[in-house]
Amino acid sequence: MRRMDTFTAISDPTRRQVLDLLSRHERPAGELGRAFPSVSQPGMSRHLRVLREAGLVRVRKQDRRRVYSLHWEGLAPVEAWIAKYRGFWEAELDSLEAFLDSPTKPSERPKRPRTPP
Amino acid sequence: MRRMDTFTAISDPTRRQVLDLLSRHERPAGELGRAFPSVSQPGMSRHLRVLREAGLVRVRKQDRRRVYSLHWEGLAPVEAWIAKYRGFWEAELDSLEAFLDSPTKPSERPKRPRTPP
DNA sequence: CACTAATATAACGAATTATGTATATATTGT
DNA sequence: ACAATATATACATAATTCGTTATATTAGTG
Repeated sequence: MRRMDTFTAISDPTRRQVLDLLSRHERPAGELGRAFPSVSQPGMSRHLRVLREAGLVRVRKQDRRRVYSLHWEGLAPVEAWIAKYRGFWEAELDSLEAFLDSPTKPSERPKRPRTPP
Repeated sequence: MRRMDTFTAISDPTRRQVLDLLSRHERPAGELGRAFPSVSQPGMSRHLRVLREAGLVRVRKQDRRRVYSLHWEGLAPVEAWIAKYRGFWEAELDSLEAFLDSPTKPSERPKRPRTPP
């Protein structure tokens, strides 16, 4: 199988949930599998492989368990891409705040209500 | 074709680039198509449909053009999901700063170098 | 209305991805 | 060495996705 890029890796809801679980604390593969009863054991193993190859998780052997942990650095491409759009949110938040600040005409409302010096 | 969710919609590199183009300013479909010579006209039209159905772009008819514009609100699911991981970045930035602050062993360096009271 | 330009949809094949069953590998305990 | 547990891989197959060619739709223009 060809190596999957980060964006495709996180396009699957199960894999995103796995990452969410791992963001709390590391877990062995079996425990992750049990958290998704609708997914077979080999199915989960494959999801984990995808996440592994995309650099989103790390594995560590502990006796006969494979303990998976989040490797958040692997999300860097997504973070970098979406960061370009964060400005839109901020702009919108600003205008939302401005709106909430201005239930009336600007001339009718004090500059900073209930904020004593 | 089944309606594609946001994460799947942005899993395609061409579609991400289309969004990047639209983040600068709106453009008619044809112009977007010409920006990707490796994609046929119907191919681009389909990408645009996916983006449209995922709520990532909006269309407006202007004479015989279809002018596409970014609808950044459609990125909210991605933004919300990845926001949960932003803490990891911040934590790491903190430790990176701490590391850059500490070129020597902690015991060898003052608590707050060059910060007079 | 015929003609053209711009874009969308249909139909289809190739490539990729998803998922289950069966099997293999590895590690630990007896 | 053998059995048991935990996990991975192989293989087959179904479902999605992507891209192409051909065709339809929609809106202006003469």
